[in-house]
Amino acid sequence: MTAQDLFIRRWGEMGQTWGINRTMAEIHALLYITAQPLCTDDVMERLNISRGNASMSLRALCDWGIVRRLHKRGERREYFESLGDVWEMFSLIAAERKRREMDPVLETIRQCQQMLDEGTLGKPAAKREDVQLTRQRLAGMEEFMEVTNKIFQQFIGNARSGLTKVVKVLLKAF
Amino acid sequence: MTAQDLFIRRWGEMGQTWGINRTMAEIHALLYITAQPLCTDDVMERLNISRGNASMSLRALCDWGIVRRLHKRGERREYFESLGDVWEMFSLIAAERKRREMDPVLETIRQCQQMLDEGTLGKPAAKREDVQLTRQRLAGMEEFMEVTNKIFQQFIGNARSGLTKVVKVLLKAF
DNA sequence: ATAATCTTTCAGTAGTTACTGAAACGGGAG
DNA sequence: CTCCCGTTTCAGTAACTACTGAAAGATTAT
Repeated sequence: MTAQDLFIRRWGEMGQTWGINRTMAEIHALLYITAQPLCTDDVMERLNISRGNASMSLRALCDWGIVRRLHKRGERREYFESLGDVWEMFSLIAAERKRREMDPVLETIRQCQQMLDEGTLGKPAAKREDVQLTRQRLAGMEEFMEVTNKIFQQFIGNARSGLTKVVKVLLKAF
Repeated sequence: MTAQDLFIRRWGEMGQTWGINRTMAEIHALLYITAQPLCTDDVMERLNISRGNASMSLRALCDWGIVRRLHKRGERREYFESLGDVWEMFSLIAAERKRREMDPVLETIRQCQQMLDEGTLGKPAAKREDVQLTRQRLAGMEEFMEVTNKIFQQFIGNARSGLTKVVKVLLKAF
């Protein structure tokens, strides 16, 4: 079916620009759009990829939690299916990326602030001004990251109901 | 100064995982954290990169709108400075990524829906069920993207005041 | 006009990431 | 136990992306 192929291709392209490799995004798109459990061979055949690639990418998708393994009664091989709820998928991804990427940055910012504090105790006044500017910039970034973190937390905690509520609130407020 | 270096490194790492190349992210981090206009040679020297690389990356940052060119009176060479307002930077980036990545996906989804509509007019009932499932999945994704788009639009239009307002509203509402 | 100074471009290459295919692994059935 | 069927791992390689450095292009001064 061509509509599915089109969707899969686009999803793969988008994934790439967000730092997710194309094949992984495509596999996910395939599982999502067919809305049916597929086995490794189905995926290999449909997307023309090797067994190894399919295996590794499916595992990664399972690790993210947006694809689930599924044993069919009496069948030997494993099947995979995508979550059906986009909001839930988004929550899972947001949670993981926050943990992996935003939290470390926040920690680094605080570390930098501490380094500045320690390093400027007995410094000549000439250097002071630069340090002051840097300090301000760090503070600005810190504030931003904290707020963003809070928004993420809302999304993460509430999945669908949370997001739609968020949106309602937002759209009313402006 | 070591605090700056640490910040620059981390920012570069984060950029990478979000699909922005490391050097570009590092240059931006440098301009942001020093909070002072730097020229191409400053950047080259500080980050140990070639002239070509510096030139291209600086141009790209200017294209995104988060770095500005700056002519100093009586100086021949150009200087570059980062926007100081993180919220404004975020708005610019969000706007651009929405345009480049989300809008095309939404369009593709609609195209897929249309293809399904056209393709199923005289089809046997056996195929119907699959198509129905696919249609549902497309609809789910469409809804999600539309809502996300609206949220983005809020951020884009209002930058800092918008975002902080968003946060206040959110924190009160939950 | 020419020179001086800075910027941009781009072909070639280094470095990185993704993918394949074959071998090793695992576990249920006979 | 061994055989069979499916899964995972991983070394080697293909494909891609980022980077360099040198040459061409701008712009201002002389």
